[in-house]
Amino acid sequence: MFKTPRGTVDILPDDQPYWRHVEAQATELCERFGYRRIDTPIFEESGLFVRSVGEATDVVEKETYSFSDRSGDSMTLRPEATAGVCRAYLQHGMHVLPQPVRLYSVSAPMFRYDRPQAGRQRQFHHVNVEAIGDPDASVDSEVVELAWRFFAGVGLRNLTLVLNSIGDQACRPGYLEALRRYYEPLVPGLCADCKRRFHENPLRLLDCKKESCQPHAREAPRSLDHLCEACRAHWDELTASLDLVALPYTVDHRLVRGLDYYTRTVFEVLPPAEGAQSTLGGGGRYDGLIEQLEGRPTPGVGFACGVERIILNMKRQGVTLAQQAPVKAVVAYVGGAAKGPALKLASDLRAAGLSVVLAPAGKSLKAQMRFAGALQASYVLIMGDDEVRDGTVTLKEMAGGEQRQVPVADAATTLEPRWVL
RNA sequence: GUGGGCGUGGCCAAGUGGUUAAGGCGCCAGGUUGUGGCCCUGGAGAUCGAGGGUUCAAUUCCCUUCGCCCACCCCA
Repeated sequence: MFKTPRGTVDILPDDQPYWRHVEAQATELCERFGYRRIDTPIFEESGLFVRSVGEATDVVEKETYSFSDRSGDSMTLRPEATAGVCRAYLQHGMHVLPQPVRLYSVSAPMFRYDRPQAGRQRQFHHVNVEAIGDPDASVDSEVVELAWRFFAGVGLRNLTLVLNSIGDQACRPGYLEALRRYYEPLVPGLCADCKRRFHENPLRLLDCKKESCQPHAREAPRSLDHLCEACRAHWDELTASLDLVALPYTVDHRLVRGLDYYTRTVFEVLPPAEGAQSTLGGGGRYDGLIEQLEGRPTPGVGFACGVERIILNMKRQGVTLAQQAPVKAVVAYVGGAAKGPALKLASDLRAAGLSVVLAPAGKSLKAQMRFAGALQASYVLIMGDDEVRDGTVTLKEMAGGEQRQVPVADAATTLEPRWVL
């Protein structure tokens, strides 16, 4: 039997209310903040991600779904949204629009070839926002605020917002150097992963979860202490702005992010239960990215969060949502002569705006009633020989049990004032 | 890629080295003529993940494999 591929899931009807809620919330909020919806392809030329996300990152190095298409071009299922949105910004000349260009996506499928576990799948979905074309810290502040409001809006509580600045091209090299100098003598005492990190990506030394490495990370040089003047000013304005709008952020000097393109601002939102896969969403500024993609130097800042993780946490926090409303009426019928009229009646009622289902064929009336009961239909309309002969239909209200005959032509209008209930 | 746990009908789930592998939910049908929800009765549905081995005999023991879950790595 065929099954969903590893790391993928079916989003079944019972779960759809969560998705709809998250999507509706995201859409409303983004548009309230002046963002406009964009959808980009779920696959792009492989080079786009190599150039943007970074060749040496895990995401690109070992997690991409890549394939050559029939013409031999290398394509990659997108592992994140920013690269594609920036590509679209360039491709469509959005630099002529008023800057920054604010764009959002909702439930955009992403793909990473990871080993699945709680809150981690190979196909997952992002809510994503990007504000491209404005270096000002007020835009960073806006994106952080939008992210924060979004989580509150979907019903999540007790979240943590962590914030940091990792500098830019001017000051990052100096910071990395300081970091290396600090860690060099410590390398022998580090865990195996950190030994590797020391060489591959020293920034990551900071967020090692190992007990033995924690003290080193805590005492490590802080990027905030190594910011150049411009980055410092940007950071100061950002924090001041967040204070103004009363966002309860926590500065975490060990916050770094996994994609190479971030500059200055980085932030994450974490759920209350610390542990694996705790990141609900994250983002930051990427002032060098567009240039990497062969555009004119253009600043940008964005945020992405995982819909699956949001829903996981909504469930953990007991957020409940109403299921899709059951069908209002079932049309049942007895005898072959009634089938046509029943089908016609169901059609007419639907045309009148009522949600209606025709009972399955070949069942006794009893079975059809059970069917209607199982669907939680409010009404059953029964069509039989008598009704066909008289041009009527028997209307039964399931809740109270009372029923009466009404002319078929009046069925819709008879129900209309009541189906609101 | 590394480590750990688990795999019994659609779902949940008991169970034993040996006749027809419990039960619950769900599904289907019936409980007299064209009527639901409760209740009652009956029914369908499992080669006990797969392959191999041990044994007179394995769902139950061993090996392998696949799958799922959890954790690491990394990230959403």
